[in-house]
Parts: sequence; C-alpha cells; structure tokens
Amino acid sequence: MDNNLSGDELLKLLEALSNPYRLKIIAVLYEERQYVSQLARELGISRPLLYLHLQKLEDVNLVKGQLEVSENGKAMKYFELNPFVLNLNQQLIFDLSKTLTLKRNSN
Amino acid sequence: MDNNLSGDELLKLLEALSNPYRLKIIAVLYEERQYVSQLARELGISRPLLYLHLQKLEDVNLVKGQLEVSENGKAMKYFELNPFVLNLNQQLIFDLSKTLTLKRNSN
DNA sequence: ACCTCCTGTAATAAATATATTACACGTGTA
DNA sequence: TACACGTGTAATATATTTATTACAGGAGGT
Repeated sequence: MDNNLSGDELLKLLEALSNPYRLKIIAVLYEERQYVSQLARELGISRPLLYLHLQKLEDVNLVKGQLEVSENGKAMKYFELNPFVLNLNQQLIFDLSKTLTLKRNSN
Repeated sequence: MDNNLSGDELLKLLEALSNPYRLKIIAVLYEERQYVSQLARELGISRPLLYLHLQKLEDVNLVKGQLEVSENGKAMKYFELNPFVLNLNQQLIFDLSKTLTLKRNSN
C-alpha cells in the first residue's frame, strides 16, 4: 500500500478528478496561482460554476484558497495547487477496497 | 509524460474509476476472474446494474469479458482484469490537459 | 413439463452532478 | 453618483449517472 488514504478518500479523490474543468483548473494552477474571477475568464465558465468546482477540489485537498487584499484594496481570492501524487494500480484499489463504503453492503 | 494516453482518455479512465462499485469490481477481479451472475451476488447488486458498471470498465479497457460454455453446458460470461498502472500527478494532468476537450472552449 | 441458473437488454425511475440566473455587498476611481 | 471589478451564495433548471423492474431466451436436471 503506497498511500495512507482510505478507500472512501480514494473514491472522493477520483470523483474530484473526473471532470474536464477540474482537470483544467489543476493544469492552470500548476503554472501559477490565480484568483477566482480571472480563473473563470480563462476557463470560460461562470464564477458560480467555478466555485462549485473549486469547492470539490478543495474538499479533497487538491487545491487551497486564500482571501487576500490586493495593493489597490480589492479582495482577491487566490487559489493554488497542493502537491500530490498517486500511484494508481490494481493492487492499491484492492487494498483500499477494504475501507470502501458501499451503500448496500454485502462484499 | 509517463503515459501514452490523451487528456480525454485520462478523463474517461478517471470517470470509470470514480464509483464505489466499480472499484469493488476491480478489487474482486484482482483476486480471480468471475462470471457476471456470481459477481452480482458478491456485490449485492442486480445484474442489469452490474452490466452497466462492467460496460464502463470495459470501455476504458480496465476489464475484459468473454463468453464461455461451462462443463455443464451453461453459457457463462467471465470477466477478468486487464493490467494497468497510472502515476497520477500534477505534471501529468498539466501535460494531458492540452489534449482535453472542454464543451465550451476558450483557453 | 417445470424448475433452476445462466445471458442479455429495453424502458423507466430516482438520485446526483453540472450549469445558469439573479441577487447582495465592498472598494477604488472618473 | 455611477461604473468597473472583485467576492459570495441562493434558487433553479438541465443533464447525466445510477438503479430498478420487467422482459425474452437457452441449457440441464427432476
């Protein structure tokens, strides 16, 4: 087992990553941190939608946001990437499946 | 870039993996190949639903199914795991984001 | 003939995820 | 004051995914 997360956490992480905008957000933030409005423009989506995506990324700790006040006095919420790496393979899934919750049990 | 897949393929793979039953299916098949009805019983879900999940896994080549005829003459559809490994990290996502399709473009 | 156990799928319902619209509010500047 | 640009969220609509129900059909065994 190469990671210290649970099956449920793995699942949440995979869910967070399984959306094109969220992947794109990661790609953009990989180059440099950015504030919400600007990020929305770059991605071509509305701020409310972006918030939703950022939320999901933040929930699994892929991303971190902080509100700052710029020189000109404006409140800016900057987001940046948290480092992460996951070696995904069958063995890992097998191991973590033991701590994975299914709605209806059995297993 | 440690893999030869496109951004869209990566996304499909992540989507295929972001469901508890599908992870569980992988975990079960990691131990041994299994036929559909038995697999459905082990997971505690209906066959139609299992078919749906197997379909998604097969679509991204995580799994492979073949229809066989057992000794007692019954048709059995066995599924087994295809080997796979994916080193998931920010760099990879950044690289593959270039071949990732967003509904509305920009960027 | 009837029961059991298997494959396969169509039609539909229910649950979630994604996306839009419309707000409210703050600060700096013309 | 009005405008531009930022944050934040509630309410709602739309789309997609997940789940169920109800079939049809084949082969072996009693």
